[in-house]
Amino acid sequence: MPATLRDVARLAGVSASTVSRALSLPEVVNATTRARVRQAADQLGYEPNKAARGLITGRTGNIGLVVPDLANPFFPSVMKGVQARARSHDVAVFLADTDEDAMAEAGLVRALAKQVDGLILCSPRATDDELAAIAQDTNVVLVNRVVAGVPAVTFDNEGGMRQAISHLAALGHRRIAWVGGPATSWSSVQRELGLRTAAETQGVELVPVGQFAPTYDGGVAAADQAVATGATAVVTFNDLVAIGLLARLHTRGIDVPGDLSVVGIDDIAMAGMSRPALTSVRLPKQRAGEIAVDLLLALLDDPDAALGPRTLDTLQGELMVRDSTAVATR
Amino acid sequence: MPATLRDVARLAGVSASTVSRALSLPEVVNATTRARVRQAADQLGYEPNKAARGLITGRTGNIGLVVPDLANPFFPSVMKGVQARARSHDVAVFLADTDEDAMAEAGLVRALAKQVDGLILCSPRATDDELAAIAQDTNVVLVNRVVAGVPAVTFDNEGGMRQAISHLAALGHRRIAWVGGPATSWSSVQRELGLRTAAETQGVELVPVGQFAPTYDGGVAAADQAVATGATAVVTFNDLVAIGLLARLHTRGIDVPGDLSVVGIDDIAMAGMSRPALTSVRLPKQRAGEIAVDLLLALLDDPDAALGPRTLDTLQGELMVRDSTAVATR
DNA sequence: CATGATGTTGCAACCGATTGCACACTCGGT
DNA sequence: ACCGAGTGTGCAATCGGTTGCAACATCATG
Repeated sequence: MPATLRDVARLAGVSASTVSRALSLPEVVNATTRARVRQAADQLGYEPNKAARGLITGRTGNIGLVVPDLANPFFPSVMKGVQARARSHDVAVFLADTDEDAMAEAGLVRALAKQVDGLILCSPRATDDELAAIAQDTNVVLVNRVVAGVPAVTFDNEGGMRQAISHLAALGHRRIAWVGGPATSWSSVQRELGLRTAAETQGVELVPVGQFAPTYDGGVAAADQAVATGATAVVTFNDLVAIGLLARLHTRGIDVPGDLSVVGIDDIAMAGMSRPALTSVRLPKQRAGEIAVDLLLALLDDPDAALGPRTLDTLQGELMVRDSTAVATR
Repeated sequence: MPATLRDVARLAGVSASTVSRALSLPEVVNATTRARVRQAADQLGYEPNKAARGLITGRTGNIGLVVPDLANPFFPSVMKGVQARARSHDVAVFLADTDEDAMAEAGLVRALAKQVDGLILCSPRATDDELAAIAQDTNVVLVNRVVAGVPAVTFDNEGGMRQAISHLAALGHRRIAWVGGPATSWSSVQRELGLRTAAETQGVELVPVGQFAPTYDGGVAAADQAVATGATAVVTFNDLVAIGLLARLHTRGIDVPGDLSVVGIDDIAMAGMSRPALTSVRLPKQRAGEIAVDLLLALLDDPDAALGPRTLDTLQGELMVRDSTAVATR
């Protein structure tokens, strides 16, 4: 039903090849024919068939985006950035949600890989080796994960954690609990590392209370253990966990920030809406999505660019102080 | 790099056509050759190129999903359903976020339409006429919107609103404010209609307080006007608005549910996490996504099915009573 | 006026699949 | 021994584009 290259050619009275060139390499065809072709093209509302073009050029004009869980607001934010940037480059986005399942992730990546020019893997659950293998024969950009040799955009976990610790230390907290994320989460490891060094230099004590699901329920589950540490402040793997923790503390009658200060990470929209409003490290999520697209597109244009220095972009976080942190009372 | 049909053919010592048939019409090729082909195929890890197949069959095996705003948790929920169902049918999903912009929506729909077998339009902002026009030459399934002649899955707004009103009426509320959504929102209109008739039959008064953005900020903006109506309860267009409203009420020192009861719609995850936890009408969002895919796939198999009776699926909502509603004190 | 450089266009092959049609072969019946 | 039906396979066209190469026209130059 939609107009094809040949339809345009017929209407313009030229050959298909001329139409193709008039549209993609304008300088090589005579000005008057070019005009005639252009006019015929938009008279017919012609738009090239991406699949057909992709068949011969090897470029589909599509990219894939893989996220672990759409229910975590962190990912929609990144997606929004990806969407926006992709659209402005006239690139379409395939989406896949792996449901936090490493197996499903592998399958989806394989399935998607053949249909796209490149993949953006957001907080992937796969191992470093698996990711390196994928990056071998597919163009890949990682978000929130670092694997040697693979371009990535990440957040400055160390800097963010330092801000959090400094803030708490300044409020007089000396013993701070850390509610970690899943063991397979790269960023959880990074954040704990960042906290450790920050705590050390600031002279405060860091008490890890284990690993929890990166969800509201994970936070609920972690609350009691966090309290039991005797710490006067808690830093959680992400905001969702912090909000779950807040809820459990509330039902237990523990006042935040009176009895306990809580700091989240991510600064999802919900952080500003919780009660008390959550102090959190804002991560430029949308920006990360945009940069990931830029990186990927650059990689496509020049496959060797993967080795360049600009292939690891680290975005700074910013502590948003709200109402869940206050001076230590103990 | 990946193996092609001809690679398999060469390895199996047959022609390309035989390979194609062996894989898609197994019964038509001799059992022994079929086995040989199969073995060659998975020795090479062969998987057909969807684009090439689509070129000739006219079916891409991809569907498109268009949503107004990824930042509203309602949509990721629907997407999750779409994802899951699409994956189980071996269909890939293109995603587009229109940013609540009707113009962008039109453009994205047009761009996507040519790359997919069909489109799922979630709470589209376009007019009925525009949607009907799109459905004319594209396979379309609507979610949360009804347009004559276009298959759709919707929520039973009337039933949901009746439950909300009954609940509030039973608590003694006689004057209930309604915070509407955007004027272009079909579901806002439906919900107001549902509230109207429910209010009438229950003998309570409904006071509309205007139209607001379907966001947290919209709720913040609506709060004061809602209070000014003198109503003892408020129903909002969706949960995000309700939560914004809750926040503003809190800063004004108005107690919920003591001074004012609040009911949201959607029952996003956040509803259970707010303080007070929000009474809300649960809509089976994920289920809606799944059904939309089923509807679309059925439509593809039989284009005439669009006219059948099973093309309008209405999902029931369920009132989740939490802590934001209580007996009227005035 | 022959020559070559330059600019513009068309032909035809190709990307990786699917499919209508024709051909080859087997086998049972006469 | 021959014919017809029935199976199984291959040839070649096709989908909608792109691109190397050749053909042609034009024009300035020697």
